[in-house]
Amino acid sequence: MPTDRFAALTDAAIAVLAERGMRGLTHRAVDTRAALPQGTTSAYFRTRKALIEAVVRRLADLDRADLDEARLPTEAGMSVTAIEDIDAFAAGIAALLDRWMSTERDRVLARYACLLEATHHPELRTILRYGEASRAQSTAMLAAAGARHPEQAGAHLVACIDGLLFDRLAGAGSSSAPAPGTAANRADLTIAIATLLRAFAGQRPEVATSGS
Amino acid sequence: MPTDRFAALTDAAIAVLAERGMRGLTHRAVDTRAALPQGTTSAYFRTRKALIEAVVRRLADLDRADLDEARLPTEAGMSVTAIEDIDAFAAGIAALLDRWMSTERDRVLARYACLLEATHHPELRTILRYGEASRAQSTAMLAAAGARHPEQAGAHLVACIDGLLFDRLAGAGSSSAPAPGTAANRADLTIAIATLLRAFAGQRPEVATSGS
DNA sequence: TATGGACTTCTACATTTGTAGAAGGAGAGA
DNA sequence: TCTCTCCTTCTACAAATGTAGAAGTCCATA
Repeated sequence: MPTDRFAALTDAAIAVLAERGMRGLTHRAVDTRAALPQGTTSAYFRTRKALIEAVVRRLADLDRADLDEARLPTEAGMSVTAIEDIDAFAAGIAALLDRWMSTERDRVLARYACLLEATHHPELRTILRYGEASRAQSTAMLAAAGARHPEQAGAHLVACIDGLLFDRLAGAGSSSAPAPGTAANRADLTIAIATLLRAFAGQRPEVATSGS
Repeated sequence: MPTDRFAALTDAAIAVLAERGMRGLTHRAVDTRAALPQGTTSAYFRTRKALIEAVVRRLADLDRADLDEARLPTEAGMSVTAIEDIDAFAAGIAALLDRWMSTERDRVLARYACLLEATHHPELRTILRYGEASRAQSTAMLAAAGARHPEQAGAHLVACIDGLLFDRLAGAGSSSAPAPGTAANRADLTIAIATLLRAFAGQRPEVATSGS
């Protein structure tokens, strides 16, 4: 079974996506990147669409695996109501983010490229399952912490944490924040995330319930 | 002077970028989108690189104009230390974000596409000035509010707010959050942003309450 | 050993794309 | 009126790309 061939090509495609963007994702570029004979990618993924869909599926799987593995703090009887637990929890998320923006940089950049692509290609929306999974975790955690509107706060929290990731990978933070993969980065992220956790989990002061 | 022609082409390029992504950004696609004769874009921007650079410059200008105009709350003698001021301030930012994700959707999607592109094309990094400008504003505001580390908190705050924007435009929020352009969306954003402002200004609510 | 089938590699080819330059046109100044 | 110059439009063309199918290779089973 050529399942390893599929995996190699899909991983190469993710790398190409990160290095050259959607525009650089061609059958031949993937062949080259995978160090396989020209034509291989074209044989395994007859159309470019098929290739992209495989990438999206792979990314969703990898993300889900990471999230499943990372939810240990809540499982381990840790409660987000205690100060030290919040900090530990924040450090855990920070470590994951730091890994995503250093070791797994390609993967995350590829995911952003696919997210943007999904904007005008609805059939790729499966990639949004990542967002939904992390949101569910976040909501459950905030509910356990006694947040008043865990559903809403969970969504906000995930969006903000993702914002920290994007900022450091592609935004202004990429030139000003501590370098990914360093303890300084993890420390900085931990501070930000702890602040977020306390804010969204805590009994925040009264807040306007209507917009303009 | 064909300066209006340049503008029309650049705007068309932004629309193409939003609708078809970096991959769809070709000279001919811009011609079509601008309803101008084929070859026009190629005549005005001899290379594709020149076209993208024009887009990046335009985006940076538009963003800066928006930010300059939007900073009125701080200028108007508003202080972020008072509850009602925080809510008003949050509503102001929420209104801007809501406009960005509805009326100005194309622009923002194009910006994200360019940000991703800048990841592997350093000469496009000028687009990061947007991030720097908003961060400076944010830092100044938090400093005025008495935050302990306004520089750091300002960076975190901007990253989070941008995360809310990205989430609703391209992330999971695009299918679950209130629709852009509605009062419900502005209200939801206001709640999130007010929470963030309070948290990063150092007025994070104590989290002492335990259990339910 | 021969054969069938799957996997792999190579080649072909119509389109699309980037880029350059030629052709066309309109207005200012001699 | 002629001409020069600038802007506009059209055309050409090499390179890259998506996609299909042919040719080649390997291995298990009859």
